[in-house]
Amino acid sequence: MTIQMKVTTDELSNVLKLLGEKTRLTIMQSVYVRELCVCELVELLDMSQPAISQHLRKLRDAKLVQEKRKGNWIYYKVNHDHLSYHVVEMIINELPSMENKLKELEKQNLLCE
Amino acid sequence: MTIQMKVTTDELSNVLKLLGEKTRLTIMQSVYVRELCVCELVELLDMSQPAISQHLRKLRDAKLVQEKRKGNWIYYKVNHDHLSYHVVEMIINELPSMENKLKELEKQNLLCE
DNA sequence: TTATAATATAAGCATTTACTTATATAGAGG
DNA sequence: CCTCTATATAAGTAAATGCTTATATTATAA
Repeated sequence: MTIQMKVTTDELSNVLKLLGEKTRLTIMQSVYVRELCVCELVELLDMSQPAISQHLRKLRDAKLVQEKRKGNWIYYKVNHDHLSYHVVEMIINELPSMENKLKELEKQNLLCE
Repeated sequence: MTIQMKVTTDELSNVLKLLGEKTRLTIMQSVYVRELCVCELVELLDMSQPAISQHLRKLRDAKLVQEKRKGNWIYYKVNHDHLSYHVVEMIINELPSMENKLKELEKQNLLCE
């Protein structure tokens, strides 16, 4: 049984503000399924690299995602240890899974490793 | 057993954007506990009447709240029939309940009926 | 060392946002 | 009808936001 921690309205509204933007919500959906590097997200979302990087910075600052460098690539994944992780997870599970789109990317050889 | 409807990323991010603002999230928390008129929300949140009305309009446009006129007063409550109601409910339940603050208002005779 | 590739950051800009103040609207009651 | 009260709306504004283009950083590889 997990402890039901109450969070402040400030903290939660900040998380929701980050998720309340279509691009960032899609990023979260994507890195929930598997870790992805920036250029993969650029392909997947069809947006410019700086735009993606700037969204990732906000998500990283809020500790909603974790980064890990592998050579030239920096991989991002959902941070399961976030205080509001189960809210985030619940929200992502409202949406259709990104798995199919990620398999598409793989088929087109657009994944980096 | 309720049917698990998937929602679009657009729809959900719009809902989260509305909840991702502290004042609006607090309004939702409040009208989740009991229906409240505008002037009660003005007291409770200690904000100007137009500011509250403008937030309510956004919540109403998104059908997150329902309004009901009673004489001069217009009461607002959470709309339980919203497509994403169970997400909204789950989010609100992350937060400490507003019941105590509402009882405070009552004690100070600041409720309208 | 130099060149290359992936990513981050900076600066600029158009749009959106959340408030303010002022005014309009709508119903209740004389 | 007129007045009062609650609420809504309009207009204006400062700050925040999400992009763009240009440049900096960091690691790999030659």
